[in-house]
Amino acid sequence: MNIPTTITELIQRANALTGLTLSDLATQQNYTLPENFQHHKGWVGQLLEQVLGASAGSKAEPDFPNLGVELKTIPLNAKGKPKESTFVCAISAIIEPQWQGSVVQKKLAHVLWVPIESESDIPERKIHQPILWQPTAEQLQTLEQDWQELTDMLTFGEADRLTAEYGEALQVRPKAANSRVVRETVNSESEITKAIPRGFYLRPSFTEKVLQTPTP
Amino acid sequence: MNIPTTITELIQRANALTGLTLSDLATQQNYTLPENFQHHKGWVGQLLEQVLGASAGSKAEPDFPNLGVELKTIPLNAKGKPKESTFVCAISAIIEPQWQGSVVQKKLAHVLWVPIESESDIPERKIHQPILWQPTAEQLQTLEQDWQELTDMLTFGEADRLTAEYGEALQVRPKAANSRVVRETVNSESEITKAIPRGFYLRPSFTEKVLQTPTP
DNA sequence: CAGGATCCAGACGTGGATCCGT
DNA sequence: ACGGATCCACGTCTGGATCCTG
Repeated sequence: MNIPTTITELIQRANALTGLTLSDLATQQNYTLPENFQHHKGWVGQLLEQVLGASAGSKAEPDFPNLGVELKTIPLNAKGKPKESTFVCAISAIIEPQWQGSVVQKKLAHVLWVPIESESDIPERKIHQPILWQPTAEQLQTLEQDWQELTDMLTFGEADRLTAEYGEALQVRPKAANSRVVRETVNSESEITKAIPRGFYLRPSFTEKVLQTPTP
Repeated sequence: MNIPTTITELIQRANALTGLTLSDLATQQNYTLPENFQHHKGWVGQLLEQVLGASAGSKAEPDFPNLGVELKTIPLNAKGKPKESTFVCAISAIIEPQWQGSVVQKKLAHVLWVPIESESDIPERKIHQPILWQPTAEQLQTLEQDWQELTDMLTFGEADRLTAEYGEALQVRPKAANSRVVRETVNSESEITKAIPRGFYLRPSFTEKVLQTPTP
């Protein structure tokens, strides 16, 4: 699929998916449905990238670079609410100095959310109405406040105490192939230490509100 | 092949290769001889890693970590002299402060050289007598002096002027998939710029002398 | 002939996320 | 339910070097 050239085109393509099943999309894209979703965790996300014409695999750029829009699939439980947290980005060894311009701020500035039924792993799960979102003033404030708190802990040598329990909307959790993976980091004493790679995630309670945010 | 546990064992294994052909070794290791050596440039080196039990592919470590020995194959022309320069290591974005402890110093501290006839690409090319080498005082001085000169140019903003022409024994040359590859580097003004990745290489005139260094 | 350009294999990192035990 | 652990795809990087023009 070629890339969408305007926001309008992107919205139209996304809306056209509403009600379709993963099976429909897989057939359309000539994708093979994996037998086992325990492996292939990113399969749905990559399918949707194809379907919508996102430039898959590119780094340090939004999924739709020309539009400045990020694509996120979001799994829904039987009640239509987010089933899982949403990975935002990895936390690099170099701590960013401020919210403005940070990777989290940029990633979440403009997001196309595609909700997908995920109560079971059957291929007939349906796509719900996608929503193109920009954070409200209130949401922005929450995100910035969380980001600042978490970043402060990373900066001021409290990285070890920083568990997933901190943050109202944004949290920090492991992000690696497994718990044996380590990477070098620089702590507040400028010493080089080893730590497990982590990332920023959005809590389901936050994305639930996102899905209810009226389109501006 | 399991790893050699002593220097003596390594020397014995290496000496046992003298006079054998690449074809012999490929058969022994169940390696397929590539049809075309223009591609598969590293094939011979990797074959020898297998043959001698080097821990292939490991990073930031000697090929024989327990022995602190590095393995290098070296191509010989019809006159029995080195046909090519020898790649030592990549130059990272962070310039090392001093010779002692530098990657070049560590890589060249103890090397097992395996000379291989390379006038043509036929599989019957023979292995010559390997030599386990440690730099002589004179060689060390040359290497350190070159390293210091080249490193100074990298440090003091003369990286652009640093061509392969500098250095008596050690030189700096491109090291990348192709000339379009760029990476971010920090120059002397702490500005971020793009430059082609480069590496340290030993000139053939130096390795020729190495092959003549008497074993201590 | 040698400086600049290039090629492959395999490890590693990043972006796509969900799994799963307490 | 949720915090910590984990899985795949794929692009990039690194280590093995030699190729190839002027």
